[in-house]
Amino acid sequence: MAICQAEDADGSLVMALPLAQQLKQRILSERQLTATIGIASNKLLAKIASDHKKPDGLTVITDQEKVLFLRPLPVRTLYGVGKVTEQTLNKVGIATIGDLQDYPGDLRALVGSFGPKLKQFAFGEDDRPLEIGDEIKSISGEETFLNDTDDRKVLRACLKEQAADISARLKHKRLGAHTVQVKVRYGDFTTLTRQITIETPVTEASDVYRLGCFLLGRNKLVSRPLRLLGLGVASLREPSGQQLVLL
DNA sequence: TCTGGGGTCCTAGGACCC
DNA sequence: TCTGGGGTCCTAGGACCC
Repeated sequence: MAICQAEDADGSLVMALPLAQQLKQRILSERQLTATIGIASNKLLAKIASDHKKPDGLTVITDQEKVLFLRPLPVRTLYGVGKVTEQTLNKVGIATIGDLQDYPGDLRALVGSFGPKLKQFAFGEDDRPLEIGDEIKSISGEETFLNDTDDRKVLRACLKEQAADISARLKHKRLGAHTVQVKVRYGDFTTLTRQITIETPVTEASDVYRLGCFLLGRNKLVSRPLRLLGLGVASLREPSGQQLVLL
């Protein structure tokens, strides 16, 4: 659990401590669960603080101490640094956030446009706003088969089920999709995606299903057995109520 | 971890239009 | 007809997060 304050004054962070204690106490008495809480002035630090001293921890990172606090932590701790970026940084001798702070070169040469942001993160600076909205950007489903298969009956049934699920979720959110996407994975883990954008948004399961079949066929994706089959929709908007133009 | 599922964001290339 | 630039959209893949 991360609490982050918009104000940068360290005083307000410390003032949040009793609230955090109360929260922990309430979770314990009502749910019999421990909780770890982090308090800081932005999302990045509050998240790092909330991962600190698990379980049952309570950590405040003040603006005054943030640079020193971060120094010994591995670069992987930072938001946006996964396995690949971690390896890239490690190769030039950057292992800790302190190394990142001290790095004299241009990080863009290593991580592209993420460079400037990464440098800011290393110093505990993060101006990303808190987002409370719950806007959905895509809906998808996928299934990994027990055994690789190119059995059309099995694949059709799978696609139909996914289309029905997607359609139900679209209807529940009162949305239509302008993009339909299929995903396949073969036995050697090769993964491909193919998508199509349509002018009239789709909502009905039959339309999503048909477009999924169309994509599989058009791109000859079932030329060998599949380990995974996925179906998804994106570019979600209010449906227009018009009928889908047949392909 | 020989690899599950559902997401978001970014980037690069190509098509197309003006 | 050819060349070029710029903008936008679509597509595909990769990295990352939870």
